[in-house]
Amino acid sequence: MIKPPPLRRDDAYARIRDLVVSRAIDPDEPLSERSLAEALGLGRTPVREALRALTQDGLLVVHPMRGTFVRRLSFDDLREIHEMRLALEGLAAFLAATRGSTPDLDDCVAQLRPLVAAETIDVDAAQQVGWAFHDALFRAAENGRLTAAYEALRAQSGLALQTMRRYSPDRTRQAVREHLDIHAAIAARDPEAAQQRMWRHLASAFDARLQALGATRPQDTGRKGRS
Amino acid sequence: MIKPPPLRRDDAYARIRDLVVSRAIDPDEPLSERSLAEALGLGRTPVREALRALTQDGLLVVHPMRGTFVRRLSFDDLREIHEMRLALEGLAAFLAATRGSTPDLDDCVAQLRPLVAAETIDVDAAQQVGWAFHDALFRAAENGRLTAAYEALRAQSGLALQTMRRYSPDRTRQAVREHLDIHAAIAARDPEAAQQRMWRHLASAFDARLQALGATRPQDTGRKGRS
DNA sequence: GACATGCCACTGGCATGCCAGTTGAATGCC
DNA sequence: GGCATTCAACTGGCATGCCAGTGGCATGTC
Repeated sequence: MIKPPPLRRDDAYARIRDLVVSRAIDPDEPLSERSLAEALGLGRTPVREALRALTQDGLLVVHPMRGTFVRRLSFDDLREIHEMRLALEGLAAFLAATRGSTPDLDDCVAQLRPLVAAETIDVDAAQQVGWAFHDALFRAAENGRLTAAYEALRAQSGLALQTMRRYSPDRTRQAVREHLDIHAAIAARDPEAAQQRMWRHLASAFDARLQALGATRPQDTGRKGRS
Repeated sequence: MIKPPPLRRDDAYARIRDLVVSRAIDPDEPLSERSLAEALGLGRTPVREALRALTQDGLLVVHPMRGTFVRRLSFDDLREIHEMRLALEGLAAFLAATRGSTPDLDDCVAQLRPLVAAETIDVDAAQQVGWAFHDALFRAAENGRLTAAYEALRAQSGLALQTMRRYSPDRTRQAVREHLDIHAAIAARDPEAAQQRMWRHLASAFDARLQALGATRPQDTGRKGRS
């Protein structure tokens, strides 16, 4: 077997992506091919291709003849992303349930159970395992396109401020319970139930986020015009 | 308002995409940047970017250091695509049902009804209106990301031979009935029913295709290795 | 001081030249 | 004749130079 040489393009992609999702870049200043190239020690070509890919991934927007900027998510974008998560994670739960549980999923459950039983829940740990659960779910669904779409979506929602927000202990406890319920349906090989529980889980998570947004909510989370 | 100048990149993208989906290109010969550039009367850069975008869209695969080829779909690819359609079209039906029917959808229904009533069904017309129905559905769902994902999927499934296959009159009639059922659920604003009917519709369409594939079915529809 | 004007530094779009790696065919050796 | 070897014609990866369009700032005018 031969090994493909590392591509500068991929390097650029990963590094710029990190810059973007870590909010190290002001959405108001353009990501210039030239300055990025210089900063990363590369030529313009790989940087340019990375920027294109990130644009296609929905992380950047280009204003023709002005520059490329990190995308600002409008409230409508948040709605769209939430709806897409329903589709993708719902299907993942459904498919996983048709195939039954996996060691990965069982692991997550084994970590979740003591958390919900504890008197005061460890919010950070629960959140971490929560992500692991979702990832394991997609692995269990055995659909590469589905997983790829999910990851692209995750990257996008990383642009929204409140994603980083920590849950309240109450909400956390509820989320853990919801995860356990979903897993039960998967282990029981009940696809419809798994999907429905996932939808409910996502809906309550979305509600919690909107509430956390609170007074910050309304319109000007982003620009109004169509891209 | 200013108008953005036409980009050669987009031109190249559209033209190469047409070449690919129209099967004008042998999957065994590489799409060379240089020869395409010459054929299209462009430089390598826009062609290169178009090829990258098509790769990201899943229409092409690159074999490192060997070339870029039109993707061959394995049976597993077909399964993945079918499952994704469940997710996306199911959600579209669900969302459309939360918002109620639209003039577009009503139009389609008005065209479908006489078809199913006729003694001998016009297969081509039914198929045409069928596509229009699905498109109208996504418009009614009002989710740009969802629509984009659907269109990308559609383009991919265009690579599969049997997609072009015409349905039998029986299957056609059934498909039309299924469309009408879905619309009824949407008009009645019953999202769950709309989604479920869509799933059933897609499942039977998939089955019909597999059957049409018949003896051709099994393994070597594509290459085995991971990309 | 306020406003119009023109220039300049910036943006991305694109062509092109060079390089490294792969492949297959022609060639030379046994 | 069969096999190993070399070489030439491809592939994409990347750097870079030039161009057209934009926007903001500095300057000149009233």
